[in-house]
Amino acid sequence: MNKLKATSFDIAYRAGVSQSTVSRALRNSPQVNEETRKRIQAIAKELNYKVDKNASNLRTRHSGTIALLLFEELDDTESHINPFYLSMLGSITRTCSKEGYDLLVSFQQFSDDWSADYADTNKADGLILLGYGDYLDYEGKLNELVEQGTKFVRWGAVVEGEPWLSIGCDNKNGGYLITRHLLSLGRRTIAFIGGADNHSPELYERYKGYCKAIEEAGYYVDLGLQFDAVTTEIDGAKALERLLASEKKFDAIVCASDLIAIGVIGALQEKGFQVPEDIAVVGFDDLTVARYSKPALTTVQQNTNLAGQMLVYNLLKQIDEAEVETRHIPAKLIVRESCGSKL
Amino acid sequence: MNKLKATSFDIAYRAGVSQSTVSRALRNSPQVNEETRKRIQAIAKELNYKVDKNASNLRTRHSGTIALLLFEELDDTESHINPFYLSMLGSITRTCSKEGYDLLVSFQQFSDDWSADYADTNKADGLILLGYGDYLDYEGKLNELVEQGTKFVRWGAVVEGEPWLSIGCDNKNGGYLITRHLLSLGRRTIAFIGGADNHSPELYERYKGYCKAIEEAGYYVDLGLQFDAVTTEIDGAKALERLLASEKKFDAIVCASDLIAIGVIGALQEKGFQVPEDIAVVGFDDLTVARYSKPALTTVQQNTNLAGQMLVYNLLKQIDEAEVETRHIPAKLIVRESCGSKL
DNA sequence: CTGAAAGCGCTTACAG
DNA sequence: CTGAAAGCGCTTACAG
Repeated sequence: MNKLKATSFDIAYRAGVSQSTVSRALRNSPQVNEETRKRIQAIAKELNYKVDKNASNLRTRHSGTIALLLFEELDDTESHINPFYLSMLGSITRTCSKEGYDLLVSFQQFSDDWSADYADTNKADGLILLGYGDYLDYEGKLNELVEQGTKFVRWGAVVEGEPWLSIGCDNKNGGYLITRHLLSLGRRTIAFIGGADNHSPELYERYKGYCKAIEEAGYYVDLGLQFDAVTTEIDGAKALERLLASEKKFDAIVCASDLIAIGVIGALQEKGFQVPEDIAVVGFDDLTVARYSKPALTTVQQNTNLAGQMLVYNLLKQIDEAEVETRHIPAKLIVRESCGSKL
Repeated sequence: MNKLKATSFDIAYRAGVSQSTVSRALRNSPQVNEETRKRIQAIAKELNYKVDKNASNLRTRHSGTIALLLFEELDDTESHINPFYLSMLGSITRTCSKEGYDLLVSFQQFSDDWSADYADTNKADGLILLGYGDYLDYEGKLNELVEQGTKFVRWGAVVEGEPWLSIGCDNKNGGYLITRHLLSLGRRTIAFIGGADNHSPELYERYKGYCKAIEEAGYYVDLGLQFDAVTTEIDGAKALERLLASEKKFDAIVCASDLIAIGVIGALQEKGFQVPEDIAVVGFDDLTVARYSKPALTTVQQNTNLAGQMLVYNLLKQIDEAEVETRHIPAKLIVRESCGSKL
């Protein structure tokens, strides 16, 4: 059953035409006779012939393929990928296939020398970058990509004046909306758990929105109520310990992500606090678990479907050297139970 | 910044050797002088030279790439992929990269003519197949793949005598374990929600395990207590309606998947039933949500990490024409709240 | 240890 | 509308 694959020469021989004509016919070139084309295509089908992509890609100098690089901070095999990126993957994959592109997926340890292998080796025409560890390190790598002329688009905070294309949620507005919601519910001393500096620009933006809402309501932002955490349950729980140890008073917590919020709620409940009665807790991302957590999480939704599409379309524009623009995805407040709305 | 990419000829020119020698040096051929090799590699690095994969793949006749095809039944863009497959994706991706293979990911509508494009066009050396609609239709496509000599491995029920390689969980044992657990808790009239015929062999196996446990305990299996459902929340809720409408008595439900169980529990609670006090409900898969659902789901865990590895390793063996064997992943009972253990 | 040469299977000017 | 030919950038016998 391991018969050799047919080539365009085989088709040409059977059709009694030249190999060039076969190539044209198969690509539906308008300059080939209707009848001839049909005959050739019929023979191709019969022989189960498919154009060899390696050969055509080599010739045309592009691959019709996009590479998706997912960065993970964790060093180990068991690590779970952030479900947020996973849900984006769905829409990226679908958009690619709609546009006739194939998608290579790869997880990268942040420490890897990932430069741009897929692009450099001509396996992919461009890259989509999701996730990263410390932004300040990451920036350097991004600059290398730009220098090498690699086409790419990344998901993350949209910063003015960057020499690359970023697509991101309107994080600041999201942080603003959800904090304002808490304020409207009568909460007055609101803590923030999540990084709030340039090491994690997305979370920082959310923090800025939080600050804006508080100031707008006529209060002062207490810097002592912000505690760093990366986006994991464990880090959320740890940050809560520090919040508690600080002996500050607070009646609500804005968490910079759902994962953090879930860790915080678990730790809070363990200590005997009622959420949201004693402390309201809200998240960011609207992961699937937000709906199922107990209490169900009030959070900010980022439209991952739209996000995936924009990443792909903008990358393709870039590949085609077309106009491209840095863009925000809207942030949408999703009210459930953990904020205390139903109290 | 759009300088042409360097080729092996450029390197050869600078190193003062032939292009063949460059090619050998870069592939660490032992038959090239140590010093020459180092010099060549240094120049290659300096020029940021990377071997063109299209050219080398064309020459060597293999791509170092595997394609993962994820089948979806739903026809629409918004559809969520079964999270079970998503978690498998993580381990597949990691295993591939550990083995030096790239991974193409693609969602396929079941109706597509997916035959084996990736393999036929030489973009991939083999395929991994996850998910499917109706197994009986699917079988035909699998046979086509075999006929065309395409290398592939699939996740699913392991059936004796199939002409292809399947890796699957020990579904029957899983169904057995969880039903026996319910029995040991004193539940006597246990319904089963999920397909129980050859259209969905995996669920059918789980049903067989359920039957075995019941019979082993000395009871009769009531065929009227089995209700079809595909693996979605909605279908679970609908099947529950039918169960209720049948006016049969029951004190527990074995659901063929977590998604079904979550739909069932939601519908049950809506009607005023207490889970697990009135009715115990258990699932299968151990999705992330199983931990967060309310009550937390007792279920059967399939080791997706191991599953992904086995899929990749077995496919690679097949590509290398090595011995390969159909294999089961063990099923593990995970006891949480929904079975009523803690009552 | 090294080089000249063939060839992997296409696409696409060029000429007719 | 069609064909002969060049060439994409490699790898690998073959010869030395």
